[in-house]
Amino acid sequence: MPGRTLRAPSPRDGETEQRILDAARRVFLRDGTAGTRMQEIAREAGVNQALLHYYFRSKERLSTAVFQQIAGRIFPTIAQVLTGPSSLDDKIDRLVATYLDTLAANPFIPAYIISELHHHPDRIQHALTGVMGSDPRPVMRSVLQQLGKQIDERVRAGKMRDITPQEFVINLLSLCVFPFAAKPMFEIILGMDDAAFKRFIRQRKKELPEFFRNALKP
Amino acid sequence: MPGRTLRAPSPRDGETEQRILDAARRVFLRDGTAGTRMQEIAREAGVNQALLHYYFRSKERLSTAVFQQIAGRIFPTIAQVLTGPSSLDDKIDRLVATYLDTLAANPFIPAYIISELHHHPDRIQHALTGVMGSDPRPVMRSVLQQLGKQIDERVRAGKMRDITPQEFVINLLSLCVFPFAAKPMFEIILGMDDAAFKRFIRQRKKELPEFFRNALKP
DNA sequence: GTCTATATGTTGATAGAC
DNA sequence: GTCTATCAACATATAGAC
Repeated sequence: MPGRTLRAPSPRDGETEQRILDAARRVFLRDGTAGTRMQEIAREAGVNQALLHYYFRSKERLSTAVFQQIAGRIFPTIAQVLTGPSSLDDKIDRLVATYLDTLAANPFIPAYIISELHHHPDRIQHALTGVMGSDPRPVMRSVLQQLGKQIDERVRAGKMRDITPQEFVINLLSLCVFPFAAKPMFEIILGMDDAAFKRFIRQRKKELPEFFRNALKP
Repeated sequence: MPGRTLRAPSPRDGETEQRILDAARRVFLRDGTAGTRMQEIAREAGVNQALLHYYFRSKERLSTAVFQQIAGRIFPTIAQVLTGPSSLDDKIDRLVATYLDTLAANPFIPAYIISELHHHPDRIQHALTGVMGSDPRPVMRSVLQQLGKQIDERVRAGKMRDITPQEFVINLLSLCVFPFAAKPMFEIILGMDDAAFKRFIRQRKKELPEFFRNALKP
């Protein structure tokens, strides 16, 4: 085991720290940053509350680490899919598939991130910088520029109506993410139960790309 | 002044209570339910903290009153617009116009409601019942049924592709509401500042109805 | 590294004077 | 109705034993 030094009572290296981080992610996602209690994370992790501070020093740092982890998994996906060499149609398909799958598996993420965004607007900046290793804004600018070029080609070929790359992204993300963010509302005003919502999402994976493409037809 | 009894030191009837409620709405919208401090509401209202309890008994009741007030202004709009006698096209226009105007004036509402929905899923039910005077679910069922009929007509006339009334509502609301919910994110990943976002919304009021209608063309 | 015990600061809520 | 003063409960964080 390279890089491993002899130490006393730990079962496996970094295991406890990871257990705490996992528990923290579950609790922060469920209860929100302000609503989360350190004691609840300790309980969920099966350890003592003092251990949380031993590893993460403060609630502030722990919640930052959790947000960084979650944002680091979600946001790069957008950039990766939109940057790749595939066709515009293919990018739509893949963005829809990826997002609906991810969010179906983690339905609390949208509400959590939206809430975080409003109360700690600076955290995205930090999180993205941490994930990408540098200022994310020029990267995103280049992503949008590439996307814009691809859109322009199709527009000039008469196959698509004109739309800014910004609107393209906003509309596509809105249609993917909002149903999860507003799930409890739709369950009431549209009379869906949990099973109906699952069916709705499964159906949506097939239909949404076509709906979106159709919206962009000339 | 009918119904008014003689009382001592109050400037005007209900004025203080209203001031507190207004302050509470601003603070709850800004800081979220869990993040709000009663002291902060008192400060914002220019009164003492004890007065909040005198009028509303507890933070729980005050936050419920605020949510009820906000939900009571937002949700009935959907039902009203979708139920009216106007054409489907007209309903799309009006829903987009109403929502974008309302949310542009109150950009914190989406994130607040989404957060509330997840941490107090029962409150919508209560709020809507309070607003409409009875169980909102049969009302919404009837709204959807009417909308479905209107959609069916256009589908049979070959002017529109088939879509369930539920998807119709979800897609339209997603495109209207999500940009506000995720505004801080878009400002970073799309390089928008506040002014650019305002322009984007003004533009969207013109373009979104057409985008949505186009998506539904056969 | 992990625990128990405790210090320190907030926060919602009440008592009681005016 | 409105205020000041204060309580009791809770939450974050630290000290120190093992």
